[in-house]
Amino acid sequence: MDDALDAVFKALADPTRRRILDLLKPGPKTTGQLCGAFAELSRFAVMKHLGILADAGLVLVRREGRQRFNYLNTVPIRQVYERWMGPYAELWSSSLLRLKDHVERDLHRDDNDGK
Amino acid sequence: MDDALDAVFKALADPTRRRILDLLKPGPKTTGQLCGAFAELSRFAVMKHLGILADAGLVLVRREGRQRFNYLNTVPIRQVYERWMGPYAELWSSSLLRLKDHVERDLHRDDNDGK
DNA sequence: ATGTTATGTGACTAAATAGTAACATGTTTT
DNA sequence: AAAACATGTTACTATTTAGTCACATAACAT
Repeated sequence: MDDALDAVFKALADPTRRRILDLLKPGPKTTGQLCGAFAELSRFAVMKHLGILADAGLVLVRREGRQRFNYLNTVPIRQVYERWMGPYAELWSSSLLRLKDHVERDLHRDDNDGK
Repeated sequence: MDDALDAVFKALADPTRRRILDLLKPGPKTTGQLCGAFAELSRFAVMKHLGILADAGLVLVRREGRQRFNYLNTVPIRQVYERWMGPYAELWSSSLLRLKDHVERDLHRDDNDGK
């Protein structure tokens, strides 16, 4: 279960790949167009990132003639949220309480333990 | 902006670190208790993971005597959702449409291009 | 004081990852 | 057919990351 999401987490861990996803937000782009947006990277570095994104299901590919159109697929992002982050969302309020508790205990520690 | 979230994405990319966060959900644990939960890893491997989680702000530390209590802090997770995933959430429906479009175009391609 | 327990550090190894360069394939255009 | 173009592949290098081992520090109990 978490295994399927692992590839998504790993794919999202790289800033270049997140930038690629941002570029695909408005609509699909060819591999060449994407490479043009990354002057600092070699064409193949971009292609490898695209491969990782495609393996994670974040990018879908449609080939048309000699061009390859890369589509953003947000479904895996949604799954990461629903299956993994959602359960943490339930803790958002209690986490703030814990943080408050954490700080208060430290203050208390300072009172007793001045040094 | 994205820079601050980068450490969080990177920290979440590792399955062991996600497991540590899961273990901290019910409440804080000492470093030793966490190490006990990872029989397959050395104590120090766990400590390094804790260090990365702490650097990302996902784990807060309170020292008490010779023990160190590790607290889950879900705020960075929330920030990742709000600042990064949220904007993608707006595309969830249109992404499905795009996927539908993607499939239909491929079917159409097969019709014309039977090969 | 001294032994035990809990955590922190320094130096190193092994594997995964990001990257480049050079070459290969396949498609349109002429 | 041949030039031009877009993408794919093979082989290699460098950097980062995950990991271990051995040692150091710090706190509590006797």
